[in-house]
Amino acid sequence: MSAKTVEQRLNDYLVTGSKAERRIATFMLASIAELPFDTAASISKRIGVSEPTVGRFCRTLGYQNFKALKEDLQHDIGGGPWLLGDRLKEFHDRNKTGEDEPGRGLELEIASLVRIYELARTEQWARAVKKIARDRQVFIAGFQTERGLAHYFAHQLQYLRPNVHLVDIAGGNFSEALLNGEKSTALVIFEARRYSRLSESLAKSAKSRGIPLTLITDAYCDWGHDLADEMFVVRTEFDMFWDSTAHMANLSNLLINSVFKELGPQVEERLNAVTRLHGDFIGYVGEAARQDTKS
Amino acid sequence: MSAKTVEQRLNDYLVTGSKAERRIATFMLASIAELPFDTAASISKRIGVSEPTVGRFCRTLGYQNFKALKEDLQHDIGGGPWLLGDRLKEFHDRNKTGEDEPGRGLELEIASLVRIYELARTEQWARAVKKIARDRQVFIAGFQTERGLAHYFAHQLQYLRPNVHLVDIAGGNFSEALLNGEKSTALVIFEARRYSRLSESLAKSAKSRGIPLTLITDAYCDWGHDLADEMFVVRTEFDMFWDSTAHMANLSNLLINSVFKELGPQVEERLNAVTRLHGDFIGYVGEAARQDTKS
DNA sequence: TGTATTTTGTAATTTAAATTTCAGTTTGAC
DNA sequence: GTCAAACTGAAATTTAAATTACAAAATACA
Repeated sequence: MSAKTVEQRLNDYLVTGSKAERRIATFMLASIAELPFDTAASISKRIGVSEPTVGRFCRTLGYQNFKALKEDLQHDIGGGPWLLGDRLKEFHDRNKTGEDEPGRGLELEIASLVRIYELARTEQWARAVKKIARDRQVFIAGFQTERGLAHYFAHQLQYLRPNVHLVDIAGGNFSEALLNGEKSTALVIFEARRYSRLSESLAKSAKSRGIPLTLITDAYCDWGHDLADEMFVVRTEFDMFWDSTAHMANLSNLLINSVFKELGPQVEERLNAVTRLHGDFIGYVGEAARQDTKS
Repeated sequence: MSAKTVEQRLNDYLVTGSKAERRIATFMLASIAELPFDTAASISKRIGVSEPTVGRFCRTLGYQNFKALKEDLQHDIGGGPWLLGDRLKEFHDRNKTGEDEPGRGLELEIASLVRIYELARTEQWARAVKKIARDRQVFIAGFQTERGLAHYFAHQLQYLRPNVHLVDIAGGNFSEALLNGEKSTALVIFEARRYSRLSESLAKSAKSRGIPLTLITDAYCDWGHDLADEMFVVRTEFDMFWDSTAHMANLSNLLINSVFKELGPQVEERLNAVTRLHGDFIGYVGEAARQDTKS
């Protein structure tokens, strides 16, 4: 259904449409950013056409109604697909034509990525990066499904700095792991709704010990604000049969990248040392484990 | 009416509010850019509170209802771009003007996602899904950095079907793990350049035993084509200081979703059983670990 | 100009969203 | 532990939004 963006469709009707259609199209284009706050009724009143006409116009554009138009607007990346251009559009089309459709998901994932990159510019991001880069000890935690993500993050961080620990529940009481007497300790937790309670209790015991917490979670975590110093909320709903925490991995890597930048060139030495060490035991394919440092 | 912005008001209730209020506030803050497209009802459903509670909360904040809150949002978001298309554009532009520079990476990541969704429609994807869903035994492997990803994938797959094993190198020779006499065995490997040699040798020994291999890797894997039955290549270069394999997690979840669809509704029973089991041991937060099955 | 076609608005209907009432539950003070 | 106050959800009601049916107006064009 949707080869074109809302904007493009509207443009088509600026010329070819009937009088009322042109009026509606003009108005919508002029205030496209406010459309989500409007209704078919509010628009019709403002520009002096009847409400059904607005509805009909939306249908002419290919939407079921004004609400459907708004939804499309929500995921519309606009004139944006600069570098992916036709590939994305083509994909978008093919799947909106309705055959099978794992396509709404893609739009949602893109929106989530944008959000993550926005987070990376916040003040709290900078704060978290500084801690993760500089604090003497860093503990990483994640339970159930998120354990893999914690492991992934920890492993990469270990290339950049020493004293990175993956928190383990094995002992039954992980808080002891944190009770290491160090003043300068940071804790990072990967957490998602509906999974375990462990995260919350770990967070509590961290707070009681004065250990600052960076929490990576979803939009359903209602205890995070009390306990976390920084809280990064990623999207988890991508039109899949259950929530996906995969974007925590995307955030992770962006975070790792920021930590790298924070540490600066001095980190290279460690990077090489760790790479060599792994190589001794496991057998690398030969090249360095990293690319040339561009940043 | 607006001494404070919506955001500020919400922040006030993150800590002081009641449980439902905190939940609502958390959610609204996390998805403030999508709020205009929501209704009180849609929000209440997603976060598991009743519709009237959302309405009441808006009133507590000083608005007549959710709609009034949205209107205020329209005003105090004011300057900044909030439509997805505009936000993307902002990144693109800022990146061009060159001030600070995390912007190119976003475009690359989006392109990579598009590619992954394209992969999901290929014939080899369907083949891999069928095997992962139906074969008697499934082994998942990943070493070094990719071990976390393998763990992540395996853990989720375990919700959907039995006999999922994370391949462990601990014994020194994992091929024994695969030597289980089963005819119907599948192997999935997460692999990235420059890390370990283990993947290749595991793949070889799988091939010699006639075990089909699904390989998730980067563009630099030169042995995959010979040894893998299906090979999914994800992008790893996102303008970061080293390659990121995070998109393997995105692919993972799409794969899991496909497996779910392949298995059909019959899988629900297992899903609930596993969820309950985890709950018994660890203590879930109460709700089911999954959403309603839409697909 | 007259007629067929398209476009549009009015009023009634249907559908969706928000609100009220009230009863059950939780929370916190004692 | 007990009780009052505050909080929350289910069901019913009200209100707002969108759609339909149909008639009036505008337009195209012979």
